[in-house]
Amino acid sequence: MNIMEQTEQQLKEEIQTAVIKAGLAKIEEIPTVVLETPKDTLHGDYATNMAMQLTRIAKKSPRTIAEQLINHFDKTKAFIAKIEIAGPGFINFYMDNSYLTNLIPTVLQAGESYGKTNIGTGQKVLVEFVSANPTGSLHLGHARGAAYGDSLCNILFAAGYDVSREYYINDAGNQINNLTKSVESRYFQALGLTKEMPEDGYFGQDIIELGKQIAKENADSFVQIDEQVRLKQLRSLGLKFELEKLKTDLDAFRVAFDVWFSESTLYDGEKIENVLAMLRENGHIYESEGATWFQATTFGDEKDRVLIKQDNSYTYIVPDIAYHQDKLNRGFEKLINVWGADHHGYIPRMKAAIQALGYDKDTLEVEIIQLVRLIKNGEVVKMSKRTGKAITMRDLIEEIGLDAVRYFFVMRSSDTHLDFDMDLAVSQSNENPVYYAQYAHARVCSILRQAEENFDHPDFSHIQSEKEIELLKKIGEFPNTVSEAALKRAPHRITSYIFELASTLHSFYNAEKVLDSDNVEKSRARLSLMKAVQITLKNALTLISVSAPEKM
RNA sequence: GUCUCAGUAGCUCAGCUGGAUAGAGCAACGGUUUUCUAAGCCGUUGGUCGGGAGUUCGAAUCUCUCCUGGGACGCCA
Repeated sequence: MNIMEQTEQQLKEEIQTAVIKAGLAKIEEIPTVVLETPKDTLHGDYATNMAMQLTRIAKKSPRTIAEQLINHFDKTKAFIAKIEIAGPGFINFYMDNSYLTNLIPTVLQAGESYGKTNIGTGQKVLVEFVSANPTGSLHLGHARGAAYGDSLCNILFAAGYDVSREYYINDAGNQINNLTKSVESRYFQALGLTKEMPEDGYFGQDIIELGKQIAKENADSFVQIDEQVRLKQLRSLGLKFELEKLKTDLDAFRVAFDVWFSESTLYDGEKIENVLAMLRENGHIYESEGATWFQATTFGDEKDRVLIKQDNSYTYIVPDIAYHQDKLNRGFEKLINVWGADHHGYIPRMKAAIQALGYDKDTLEVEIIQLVRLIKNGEVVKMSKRTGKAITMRDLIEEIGLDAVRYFFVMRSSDTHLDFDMDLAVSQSNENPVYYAQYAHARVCSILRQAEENFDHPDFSHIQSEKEIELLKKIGEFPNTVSEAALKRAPHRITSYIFELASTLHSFYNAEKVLDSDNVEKSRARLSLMKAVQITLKNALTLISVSAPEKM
């Protein structure tokens, strides 16, 4: 527990004690103590609404209750300087600054680990994200999902979860057959032969290039052999090519997965059969109209779902169920899937499946990433993977810059639509909020570079100004922000925090001077504060994989 | 039609388990550098929190209902 939490905890306990002492309520009647930080600093450092909450139990007016509470409050504890009643019955606490300056050595000592919390209690979490079909380039939507998923993992890890990043490779469905046929066609064409592209083929330039490359390396050796063998070979080459492309792109986006899970491996063992057998055993499967159905309605889905079609092949849901069973078998206690908005209708049946397998429905959590629309010249650009006209993730990085793209995509709550205005992002890249934060970091680093004296064991009594206190409070909020971002699966909480901390720093910077040869003691104290800001800012930026430059 | 996400300043969005006078950025306007990075800072203008009802000490936040927009509703994946 960090200093801020300790202080808050102590305050809460004192409030409870005061309620008892004043005889306003019995222990079991006391509502949860709510402690908040007022928006307006005139209302103190902390405030509680306890008096209002007690109105019904104590049957007195809030202000009367508040007065009785204050009379029974031990003001010598918890760094309290002053207590006041305000408004409808808020009790405002004004703190002694020393509780804040204790934060500086804490941060300096913690270094990179400042902000880490343990609310995750080591829970094993698997986060599956991106999982785009290996049949083309990653586009805008994938980029948003990648930025969100990766940042979320960083945040969960910082909050004490045992996180694993996973990519599910859909390498067993029709789209792979189309890819294979497309590669075959382009390969033949590269050799000057004709072979029609499949109707739903992949017409992108990259497949043409791949066809040429295969022709170059293998000449016509695939032409003569049996078609089935050829397709198998080309399938493997196509898949390898696509996966390498994905990994390269994701690497450039600072995203690395722990596990690349191949759908086709589900068929190798007996995972599919086993999961079907289990569902059958649990009585969630029935036969009708020549097909095999999963009784998803038992678990609140709007209709039952076909598992095995009339032609005896599986629907997509079968390997998906087997895959989730596999995740659970590997010991993960919580599965978080990051999906595009177009998949949201799929959530109930997957949750139903999880329950049919005998797990709680909340074991699976699905985070929906809303649509990204690309706006260029004031018009919505329709994207199509197959025509090759789409703006890829790679284009985005090159045109806008990696840091800005990563920041931009997690800046907003993932459940709101995002209009990505290319013209604006490119032309005003200097006004992108990421620079504001990075600039704050660079400024601090510049001061630290110029500091001549070391600042070990500073005298914190020199830290008194309003701007310094604001900075300290903001720094102190960081661990709590990390916890909340993790619990709410909301990386945008981190970008908001980054912006606020940067803003507080800029404001301080313009109001006060750090380096002052006439007052060495004060300089030393402020330098230690600057170091704490630098650490916090850098740690926060690292959570969303944005760099913290020392110079700009 | 059903489900789902959203509707907050001119634009893009925050708003934590309900709290005090609803906040930022951009845009507009006005200041600010003999001083550690002006990619900064300070100030002004700008609001029927989509409409209505309910819950209570108190609602942008919770409930219901209606309106508007995006998306999803296959023995495709």
